[in-house]
Amino acid sequence: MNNINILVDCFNLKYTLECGQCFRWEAVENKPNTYIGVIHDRVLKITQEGNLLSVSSNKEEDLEEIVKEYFDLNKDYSKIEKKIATFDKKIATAVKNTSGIRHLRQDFFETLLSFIISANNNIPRITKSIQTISNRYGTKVMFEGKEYSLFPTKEQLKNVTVDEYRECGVGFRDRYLKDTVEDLLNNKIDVSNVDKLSTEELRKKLLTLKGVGPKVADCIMLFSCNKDEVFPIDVWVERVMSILYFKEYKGKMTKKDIMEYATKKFGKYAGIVQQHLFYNIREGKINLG
DNA sequence: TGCCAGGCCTTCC
DNA sequence: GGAAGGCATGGC
Repeated sequence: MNNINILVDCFNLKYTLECGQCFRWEAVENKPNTYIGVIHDRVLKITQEGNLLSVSSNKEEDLEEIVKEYFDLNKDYSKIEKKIATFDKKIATAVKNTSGIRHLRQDFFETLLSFIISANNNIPRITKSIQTISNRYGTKVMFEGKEYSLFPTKEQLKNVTVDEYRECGVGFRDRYLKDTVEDLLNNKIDVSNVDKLSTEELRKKLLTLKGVGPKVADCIMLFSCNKDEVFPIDVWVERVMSILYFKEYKGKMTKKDIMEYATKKFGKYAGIVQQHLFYNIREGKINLG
């Protein structure tokens, strides 16, 4: 067993893991602020007590480095939150409510498939489908006497059929997964290079994949590529934005209207604002008035 | 029973 | 280019 401690600032483990950006973490029963999750090539167990993270894993190699990158710990979120809070009182309240959300840097392939599955779906079922796919096709690892499954690689999914995806509970998204995995096996997108592309270049590439529209593309960029300026608009964000800023439109504004408003108002931190708004509205922290 | 869910694809105009 | 309809499935 390998244990490390990491000091953190402006970080809330619960908010970060439960705000809807990731699907493979589980709260440990009877242990407050403790979660077990599978990322990249290993299992992590993390506890937060104040500003201290205690991390254990089945794998020692590069543990601290991987945790710091995954949770984006080298970025000054305290500064970003202060900046965001100056946009207006509504945003200041939202950020105060959910301070410490960080944008994860998740595995690109896993995030891509996860958010294809997320389309017109709900979080419990998304979680279940991803778990089933991992259990069926991913590499098994042991941690604390229990077996876990890594998310499968594209090679491990090479021969999975449309019907087999359907059996994992993904519904009509089965063929999207099949097509997208095939495209990646043919190197339609160079996964090792995605971070180096500009937001526009990457979005354009993502939109060529089946099952990836504007919203899914933005989520992938926000939750695995650190593109903090994108502003994914789902039904929740559409709802909260219309309540906060478009009341007089009475539902007649389009997603394009919201997008233009948000990118202009929130600039390079639009994605971080978006995540606070999403979590606030979903958890009932914003008064729907 | 009917509606909703971190939307996208296809068809039609 | 934009609007409308279809789509699997489980929870409420």
